[in-house]
Amino acid sequence: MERDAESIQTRLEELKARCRKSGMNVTPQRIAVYRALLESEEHPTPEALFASVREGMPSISLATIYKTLEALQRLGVCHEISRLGEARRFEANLDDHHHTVCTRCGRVADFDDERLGSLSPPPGLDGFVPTGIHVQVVGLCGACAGSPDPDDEI
Amino acid sequence: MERDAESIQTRLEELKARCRKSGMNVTPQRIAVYRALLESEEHPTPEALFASVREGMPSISLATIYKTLEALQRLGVCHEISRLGEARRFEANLDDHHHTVCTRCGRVADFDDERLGSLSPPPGLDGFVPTGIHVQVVGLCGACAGSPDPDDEI
DNA sequence: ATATATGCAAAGCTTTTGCTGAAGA
DNA sequence: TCTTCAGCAAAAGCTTTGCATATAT
Repeated sequence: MERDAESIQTRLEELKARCRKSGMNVTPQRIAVYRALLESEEHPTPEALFASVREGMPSISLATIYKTLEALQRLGVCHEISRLGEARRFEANLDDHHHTVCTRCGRVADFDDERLGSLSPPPGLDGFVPTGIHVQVVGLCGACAGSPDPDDEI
Repeated sequence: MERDAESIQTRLEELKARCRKSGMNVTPQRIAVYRALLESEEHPTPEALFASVREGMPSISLATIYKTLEALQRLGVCHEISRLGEARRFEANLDDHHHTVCTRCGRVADFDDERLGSLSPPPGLDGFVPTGIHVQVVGLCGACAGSPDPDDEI
């Protein structure tokens, strides 16, 4: 996502700082995975990161990729893009509508909003032909917002 | 999603009609899974549907749930809510932005749009405390829009 | 030194597949 | 009857976990 070497360097320093602040080690693997993520335009999968990091570090394992991605998320320097909670979910409501997703309990609820309902695809998508728009409002559901327990972000 | 018996009945008739039109059998399992989906407010997972359908049909198998969900999607009476393509994907760009998702090849790309960028959470979410909004524009990417091959929808 | 992390292999899940008997049209 | 489907069990992913060794601080 960051093209130029300079800003990548800045991000890597940030990673190191956060590791130190959290009492986590700065390891070549963490640097390499984060760099690969920074350099990619592809929103890579764990497998793709594995392939790319392995080029410069043939000894790295897939398990380390998974553990490192978890660590990077804990450090707040990357995140997984939407899976709408943990599991696959289905619905029979095919009308245009949107979803709220609780980042703590995973509950998904429908909502409608006239502003969102009438959203049209943005222009300038570089050849992309839109067929629909889904909006996800993430946050805490009523039940979870009312109770303690600190661990969020999808 | 449909509360009253009447509209559920209508939907079930619609299912039967579509099965016949597609040369697919109308089976008790398909009826039961679709009914469970219609009656649920939970955006159920395959496992949850299995549990719920099994109450009235103890012999049903999990494999049938999966096959039936696939069939129902093919028939256009239900869909899976967003997994943003097939696989888990990560990114290091934590700035507010949104994604396009190609329903054919699964490619995910970023986009920004001032209208969407400034979206505020809708009111009236019944106690839900929003922390962010993600917009997914689904459709065909430039490459896929240019080529043949008929099988879409995420 | 001491705590933390890596790599490997094994285990755990979820999802898919092949096959045979059963059921729908 | 003839095709399609359900159920079972096995296979095939993908992800996590346990543990011994190696590394960071």
